[in-house]
Amino acid sequence: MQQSTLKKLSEVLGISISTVSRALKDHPDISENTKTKVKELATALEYEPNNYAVQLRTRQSNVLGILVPSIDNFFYDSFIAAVEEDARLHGYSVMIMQSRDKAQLETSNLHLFRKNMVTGLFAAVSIETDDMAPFHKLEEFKIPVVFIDRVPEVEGYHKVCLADEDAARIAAEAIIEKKKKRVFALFGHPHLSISKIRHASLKDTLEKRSPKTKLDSVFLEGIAESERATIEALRSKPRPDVLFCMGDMHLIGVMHAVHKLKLRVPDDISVISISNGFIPTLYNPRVTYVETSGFKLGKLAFAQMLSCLRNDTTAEQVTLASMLVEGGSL
Amino acid sequence: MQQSTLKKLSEVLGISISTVSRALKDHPDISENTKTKVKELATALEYEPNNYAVQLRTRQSNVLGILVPSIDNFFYDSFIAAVEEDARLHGYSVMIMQSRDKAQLETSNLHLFRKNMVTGLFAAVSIETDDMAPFHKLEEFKIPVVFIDRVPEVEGYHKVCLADEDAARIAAEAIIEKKKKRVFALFGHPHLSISKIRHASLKDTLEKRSPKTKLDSVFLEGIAESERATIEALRSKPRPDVLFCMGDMHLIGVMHAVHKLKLRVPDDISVISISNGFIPTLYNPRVTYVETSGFKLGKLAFAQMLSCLRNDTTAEQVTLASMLVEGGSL
DNA sequence: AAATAAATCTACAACGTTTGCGGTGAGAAA
DNA sequence: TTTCTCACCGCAAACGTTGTAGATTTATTT
Repeated sequence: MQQSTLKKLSEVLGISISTVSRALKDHPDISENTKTKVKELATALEYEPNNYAVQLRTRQSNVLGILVPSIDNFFYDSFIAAVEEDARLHGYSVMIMQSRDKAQLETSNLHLFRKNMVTGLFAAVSIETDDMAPFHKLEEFKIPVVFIDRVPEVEGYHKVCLADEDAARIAAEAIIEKKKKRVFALFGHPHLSISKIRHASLKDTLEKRSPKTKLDSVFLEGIAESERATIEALRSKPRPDVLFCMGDMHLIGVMHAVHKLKLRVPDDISVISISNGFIPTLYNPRVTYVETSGFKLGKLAFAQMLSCLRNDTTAEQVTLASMLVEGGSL
Repeated sequence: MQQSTLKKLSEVLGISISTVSRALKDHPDISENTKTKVKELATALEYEPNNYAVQLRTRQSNVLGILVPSIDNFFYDSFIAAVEEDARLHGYSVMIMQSRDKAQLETSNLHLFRKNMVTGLFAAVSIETDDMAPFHKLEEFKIPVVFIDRVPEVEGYHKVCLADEDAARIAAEAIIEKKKKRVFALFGHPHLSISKIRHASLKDTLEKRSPKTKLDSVFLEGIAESERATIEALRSKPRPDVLFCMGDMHLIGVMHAVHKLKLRVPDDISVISISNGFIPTLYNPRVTYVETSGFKLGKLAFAQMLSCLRNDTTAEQVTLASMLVEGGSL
């Protein structure tokens, strides 16, 4: 089975290759008559432009890159799913890579993206990232980068992120509302701005609106670590009366700890989390959480990318509002 | 910023393009002397072969396609993560698409894969798929297809799947071991061979080894559906004494039902599931499950793909063994 | 009828690679 | 000297597409 090419079509119809090419693109130079003839034959022979030839010629790949720490993660998953959906609708394909939170892998992946001449890139920076040069290199090649979720702290980039400050503030308000006085809070890696922002916001809100509330924060990654830290915290006196989790992994660890110590939620201990929304519903009672939808973020990021690709909009930050979803854990 | 090209290198060194090309590939025709000179300049100028030109010329894309029902799914996630990892190690990139369990989307995605001339394709068929023609078309273009997890029932394809029969048998044996007598079992869409096989195996094993055990099976998809069906089953008399879940989504629904009816696991009711291993650990006690690792499946599938790409091995089926992981739910 | 304008179409050169084949020297064998 | 064998290298033709510039036909004007 052979691919149909412009050449083949042109030979069958006895016209030149360029005419065929233009006819398929509705170029005004071509008469309606030949246009229809060409198009008919094209569908009959299942002509498909050869992507690689097109890309070689036009230097336009129509592939969008996505770089996330890991694919097997609820949040990035739904983000990817959303982008993939919209991308296909707009005639783009998607190329996904994972940095596994290693700066070195991140760099080599960025390299691959460049090599494959992606049209644009969505990226969540890894934990280790502190040098933005590899990203900068992409921009030298006129490849727009839209940072998502974990965005660099410095100015001058397109950023689409969750309203991190809002989310933590909303959680803090819920905590205050329920008159909790001793908060044990788990945050992600201290290197990430997302951790810092959420921490600062939670702290500030509590301090301002409920100065008597005590806040005890830890910065760590992973389920096991969260469990360990929570158990320790829960054994201290006086025991915290509410556990705040910055992400799903923290929540899972926290819930393990709670179960291990045979505490009842919310009678013995309250729990609140920031989450995509899936994990909190697995527990009984469902965990109250501040929603941060990866799916919605994906939609938003794609829109931002489109405007980047069309006109060079100035670097700007877009944030996705979040809302409290009540479970029964607070 | 301009790309370095062979031409540029050749101009700097004053030698021909072909010599540069060959030197970079260690062609025996080229002297060691010029080879080193070329290579040095290449690294200095950060030469990177233009993928699209290479692909146009060689008709080899070095991109592997992955087609799964959905990306945001624990099992396929870890599968993808595994394949991506190995692929990168072998110089391949990965292109991921989701069928969303729609035959029509599946077909159009297959089309895209063909258009992008993927080197090979991993595919889990959608629920709706009954016509294998679109897949066949890929093979006409000499694109090997390795089916994974949800494989077609007919012969003549490369299949890498879980030991579905084994998994259900192991679960059945565990159930018998614990002397459970009334099994309520939830399976996926009846159209999928994976559901049929697991059901048949569970049924047969129970019938053969413990004829007195009663089995009540339902075939459905989704958390809410599972919950509804389970609640209904749990309200019937006599109540089942063990719940078998074919997948994570069933398990989640089942656990919702169990919580809603305020039943204690395993005292009031036992639970066993087939799973990737993540969800079962979220519950307390952890749910006993038969492990089916998407990650391992990915590794296995990639190996199979490699052998497909090298020598045309005959179409064969590879299965991944599974094992019981004890939680406290049985 | 000739000149001009408009409508269609074609030729050709890229894009960056790979590759078959032919060409150049230098030294060895005749 | 001539011929042959090498080791090394360059030419040029692809791959399938697009865009520029020019060629042809047809319609319109003078």
